Amino acid sequence: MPELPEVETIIRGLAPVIEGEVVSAAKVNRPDLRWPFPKNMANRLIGKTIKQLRRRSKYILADLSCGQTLLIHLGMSGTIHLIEKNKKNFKTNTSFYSFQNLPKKHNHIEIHFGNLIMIYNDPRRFGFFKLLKDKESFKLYLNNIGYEPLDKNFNLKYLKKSILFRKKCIKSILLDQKIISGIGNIYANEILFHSGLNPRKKGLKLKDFELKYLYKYSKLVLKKAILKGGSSIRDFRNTEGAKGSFQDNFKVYNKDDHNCPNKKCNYKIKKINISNRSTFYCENCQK
DNA sequence: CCGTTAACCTGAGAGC
DNA sequence: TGCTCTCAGGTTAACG
Repeated sequence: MPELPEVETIIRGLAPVIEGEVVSAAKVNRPDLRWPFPKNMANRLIGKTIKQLRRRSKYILADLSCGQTLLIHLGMSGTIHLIEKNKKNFKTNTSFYSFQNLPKKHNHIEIHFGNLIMIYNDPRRFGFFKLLKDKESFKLYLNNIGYEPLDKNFNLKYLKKSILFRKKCIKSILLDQKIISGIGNIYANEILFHSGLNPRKKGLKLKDFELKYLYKYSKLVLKKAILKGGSSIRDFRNTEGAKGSFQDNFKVYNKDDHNCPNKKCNYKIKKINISNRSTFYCENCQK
């Protein structure tokens, strides 16, 4: 589900609520998601304070008072919900499903902070939890992913260095977290439209000016999406229970057979398949 | 190291 | 209503 702007939205909502709180109880309802949970995870969390909530790429990082870091990836359908004990209503909600219809059978983890309960729900179970003990395990997950477009080290030089020798197409490059991180299928499509780049174009064929567009619009699109609270196509909600609105700014994603948003162009948006992901673009405006 | 493909899961929606 | 099929915001193991 979530790409960088959605994860950022979730963290901005969660941080003020759970930072500084102590885990009073924790419950794990199944042995695994994508991978087995860390051994004795629930017990290892109890008594620890959430010192800080951070984001790296699409990962949520919770720094604990014991020095360890809880790493959460939401996969395709992971959501985090906050409810108050003994109350039916959600205090806050980040939901893939609609507010009322959250299927409880996919509530895999509960972390209690006194009266507040944080629930992790994930129907497809592509998400995962890790407890990072030290710098070594930290590196394992976070050191071999590329810079994200909002990182200060993400610049034209970095783009040239990591794209200009690659034979694979630019859409696959944008989705490759080892090269550039944080971008998923929605934002890859949108960034390529704004940059005027054909998703099938090979990395090594990119001209200087095209890399400049890519640099500019990968930052711009993500920033604007964060500003709009992410994209809500199947009811993604922020922690206030409100939808994001960047879906209203989609130019091409899910717009096949629509007119190209460029008014001077009379082509229709095409849908093609690139490495098993739906890809939307205008063959006239994106060369 | 590079690039491609299949696989991991459940649920919604389309078409018959 | 119900069956089958396709698709979904992500990642990675395996292979050539």
